[in-house]
Amino acid sequence: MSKRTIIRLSKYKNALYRLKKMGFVKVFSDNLADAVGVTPAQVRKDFSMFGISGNKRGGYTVAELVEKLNKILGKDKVQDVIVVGTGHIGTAMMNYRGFEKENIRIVAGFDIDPAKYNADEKIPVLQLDKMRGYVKEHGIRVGIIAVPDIAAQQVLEIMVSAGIKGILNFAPINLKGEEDTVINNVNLGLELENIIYFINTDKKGVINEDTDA
Amino acid sequence: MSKRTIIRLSKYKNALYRLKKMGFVKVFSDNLADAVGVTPAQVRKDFSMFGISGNKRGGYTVAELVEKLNKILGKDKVQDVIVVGTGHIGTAMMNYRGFEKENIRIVAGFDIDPAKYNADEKIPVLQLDKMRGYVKEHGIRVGIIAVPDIAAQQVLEIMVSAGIKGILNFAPINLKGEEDTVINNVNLGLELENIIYFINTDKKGVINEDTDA
DNA sequence: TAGATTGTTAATCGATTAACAATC
DNA sequence: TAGATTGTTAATCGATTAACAATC
Repeated sequence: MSKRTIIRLSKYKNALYRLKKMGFVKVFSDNLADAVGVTPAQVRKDFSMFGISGNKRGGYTVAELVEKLNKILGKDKVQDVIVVGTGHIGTAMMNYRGFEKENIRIVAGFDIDPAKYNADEKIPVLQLDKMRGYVKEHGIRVGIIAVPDIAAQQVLEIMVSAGIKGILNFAPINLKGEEDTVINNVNLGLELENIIYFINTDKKGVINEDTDA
Repeated sequence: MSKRTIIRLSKYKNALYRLKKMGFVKVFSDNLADAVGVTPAQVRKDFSMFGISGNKRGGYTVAELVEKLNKILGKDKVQDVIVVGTGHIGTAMMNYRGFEKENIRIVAGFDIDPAKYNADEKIPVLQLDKMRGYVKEHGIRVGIIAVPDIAAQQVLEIMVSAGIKGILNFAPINLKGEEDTVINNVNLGLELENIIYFINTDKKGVINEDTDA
């Protein structure tokens, strides 16, 4: 399954929350397509790939659809996540509102700088040395890397050796991992450079991923 | 030109900086392909689309190539950028190292919270009310939105009406703009959700954009 | 020259969209 | 029933890759 498909699934899910709040009980592929900015055919295709079916005449039931999407996206159980590097980006992730309602829980931060340590906060910041043990002990499977590029590959290796399977990397370097590790590199500098290219060129409009970014 | 192509161009440029530092004077499409993780054919195709040519037998001259890429990417002149919303993500962008050497300059932050104002810093944080005037006066063309989702569309409209052409949006909502506005939506929550899907599924490996988000 | 690499064309691959039979 | 919407197949579109003639 491609990343793009999964991103769309997440977007459908987010759109459905909004539609639900607006009182919708049923939706048609048209509604979702409008909300997310794709074609109705795309919506139906995406659903059919995951065996989600609606009613030939009555569309899809919002509540059912949300539940199915959440199941597929693994959002039916809480996912614990650690953050390594508690600079601005790391802290931003630790304080990100909205993770909670998505069943994502940031459980700890790690840093090499002793000045950052604070074991008493709701989300404790611990010594980097402790990361390995913490991950093993708590069975953490997802980590966020928000350290300088120079340290990123090394942090990755510690994470992976401790058992982490999925990594969101903000260090401006393309991390490479083993076959069974999922790495999602997000390079904020590139995203900005990209915009600069497009405003200096005739090509305009929304340049959303891909993003596959 | 697709976003993916431009992102690759930026990656070639970054790789070339590293290769230059390592003493390379010439590179072959093979070297760049390895560095960026694409095929050599992709590299040559990308270059040929922008009229960049090498030597049939001697590859490409690093210094020349860097210069040509920077020209295409609009990095030959300084680009001034403002940030709206000085929470964690906004602050992270204001403090992002490496923008300077990319000729990107964050010139001001804006916030609605008076507690954030600080006109004396190197990068001043000003009242949101002042944003419109500031953008017009300084001819700013690029802005970063790092406000809560509820405020994002409104901030976008002020930005656009003041003359901003390109926007990097971190608010978790798909912003829509006019034909001649470039909007790049980066949704950090979706990126993390994505990883969670893939670690709970057989599909593994690097799931770089698309980037796509 | 012989060998290696570019630049480009054609083939392939994958993702999106159009279209329409099935059916509620 | 008539009309509307799904689910899926086939067509299209775009991007990547293979292959190779040109040539340094």
